[in-house]
Amino acid sequence: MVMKKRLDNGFNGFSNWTVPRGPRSLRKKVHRKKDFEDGQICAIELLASLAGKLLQDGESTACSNTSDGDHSVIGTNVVKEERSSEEKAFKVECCDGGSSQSCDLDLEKTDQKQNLNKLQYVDNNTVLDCTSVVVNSNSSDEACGDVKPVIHKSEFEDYSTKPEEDSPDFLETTDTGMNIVNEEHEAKGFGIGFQKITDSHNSKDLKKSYGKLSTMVNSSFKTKLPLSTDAIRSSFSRYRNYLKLASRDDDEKFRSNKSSIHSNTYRPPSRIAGRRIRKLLNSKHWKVAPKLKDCEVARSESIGEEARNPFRKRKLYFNSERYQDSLYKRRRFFDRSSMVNSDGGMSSESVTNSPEKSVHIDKSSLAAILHGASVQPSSGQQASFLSKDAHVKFSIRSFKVPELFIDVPENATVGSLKKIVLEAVTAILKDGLHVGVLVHGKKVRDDNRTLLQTGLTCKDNLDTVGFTLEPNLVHNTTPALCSEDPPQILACDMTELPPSSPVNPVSSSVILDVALPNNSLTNSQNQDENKHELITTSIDKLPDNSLQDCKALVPVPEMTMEALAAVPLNPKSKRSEVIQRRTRRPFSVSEVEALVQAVEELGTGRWRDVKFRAFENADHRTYVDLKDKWKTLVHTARISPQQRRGEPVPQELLDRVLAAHAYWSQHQAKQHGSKHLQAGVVKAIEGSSS
DNA sequence: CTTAGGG
DNA sequence: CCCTAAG
Repeated sequence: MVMKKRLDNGFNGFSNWTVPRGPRSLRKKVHRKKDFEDGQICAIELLASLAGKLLQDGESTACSNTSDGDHSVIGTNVVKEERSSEEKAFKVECCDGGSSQSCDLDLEKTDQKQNLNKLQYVDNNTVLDCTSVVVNSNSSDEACGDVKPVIHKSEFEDYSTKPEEDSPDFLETTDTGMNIVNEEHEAKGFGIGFQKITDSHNSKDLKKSYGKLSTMVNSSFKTKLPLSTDAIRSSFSRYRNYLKLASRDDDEKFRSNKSSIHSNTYRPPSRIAGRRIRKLLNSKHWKVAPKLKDCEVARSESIGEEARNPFRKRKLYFNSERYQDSLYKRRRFFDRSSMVNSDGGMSSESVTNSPEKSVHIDKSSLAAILHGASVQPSSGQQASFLSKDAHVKFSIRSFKVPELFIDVPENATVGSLKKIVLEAVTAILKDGLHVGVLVHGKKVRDDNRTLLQTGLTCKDNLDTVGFTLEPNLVHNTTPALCSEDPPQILACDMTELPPSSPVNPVSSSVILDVALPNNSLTNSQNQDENKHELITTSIDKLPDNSLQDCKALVPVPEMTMEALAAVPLNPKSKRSEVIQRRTRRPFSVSEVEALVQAVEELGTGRWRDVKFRAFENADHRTYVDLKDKWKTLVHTARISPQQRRGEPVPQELLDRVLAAHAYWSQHQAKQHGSKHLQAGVVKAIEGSSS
């Protein structure tokens, strides 16, 4: 219980401070005492012991500077309240946190080389995790310290340099309680540098006084936070190669892979240990990365449809899904973007799955015409802003390649298509790009306006700012331009374009003018007050580096903690690009058939069983999906055929649905599986349908 | 993790 | 489909 106490202390401190809280669903878990305690404690013990060993080993090496900062001291204090052997371990970690980066690296090396042997009871993964933990801790702590400005960058670099770090995904707790996620994996996967900083919950107070308190908080976290992410990272990196190879197929396939891989590769020596760690991971997330939702911490590409189950997600990543997922999400992102520009006929949903669709081949359009460029803050957080005093920093994560409308004959070769596309892209670049700035979806024209005047200060609408890349075909920057300019879509950072946005411009060029102002493509929600006072101007210069590649740029690595802190988080806005919902996959008649069949046999209260029975191999259908489908089926069956939409379901099936539904409603779906019951259902069904 | 429901 | 509350 000592541990518990300690935890409590830590948490209390935390809560007083910033109470990052995860989605309720997640939070809920945290409160499950049993799980919580067990997981935490066990994991902590494990960590503690590991940490202890690491300390011993590393003491002589890099970690000697255990207490160089306030934070470390504080951390120690916090720990002091406890009096168990674990205490030391914790201290260690805290101390580690205080150590310098170089320390991190050294430590890691050391660990891998030396400690590995000593910690035999843990498998390599675990060891790595620990190591990573240390590293992360450092980062976190540094954040606490005064090195902020550099920290982020440093981390970035560190990770990049690590040979194995392919897709580190780490969370950070900053002084202000912000969480940052860097998604290099994504970047690498695409060959694009990509850095993501997710939000921040900044609270001035905190900001000012992140000192001990924050430190303390961090300290308490240390043990938890890093592990999860690092664990992932390490394990992922380990199998990265393999994963990559195995992650090309479609969802189902790779899911399968992941499963198998997971079971084979990432498995701590002892199951129990694994479980503990897992639990730890989970709970950890709740606390450390609270606000996953809001902060989109791991969310970006990491948390997808399984966001609700962090661990699961992790698992996926361990097994390569991460990579895959990134691609997938990115694809979706693009698709959605293009949707906005498209002349219609494209719905995000329909496009979602095919990356190729990013390039529109519109037969009706003129050949290879570049309609416009659009920039989208990828993953919502594309533009991260930092405002420190008079400075506002914009971090443009990437620019979306302007949508291209290409007209090619059906018999054109892929090669020719590529060429055309290349030419189109090249043309854009060659002609020069013009950067547009949008605030609240409205183009800002007045170049002389200051950011302050424009409202682009930290607490103002940074999250409503968007940049667009416009082909400089039409040179100018005149006001009129707005309407003439090739379309620019901008995607304001945080929000995503409403899928079903009313905007339905025939030509993209019109989109902006018409659509944005009124129904924002992006931040409609935020438009509220400032709508009327939008200012326009254009900035001709953006971080060039970012513009160069149309593909996606990755500029501004310099996010600092402060930046984060400064970044106002608009609770309302959702950086959806990353959060995208799963692609819609209408049930086919055969699927419905299978579902009906299964429900007839199992009843309506055993979706998991139904899943296994009828959709065992359809990983994209979760039991929740099935349940939902059933729900809709019942509804569908009750409404008139005229009101039904989508692929028509045979009336026969609908009848069965109603019958089964009625039957199981009556029987409360109690003990089932018995044949007679099943027979009863069938019988009842038959009766009803005839 | 599953269920059950609301959105 | 998503999100949550509840087992």
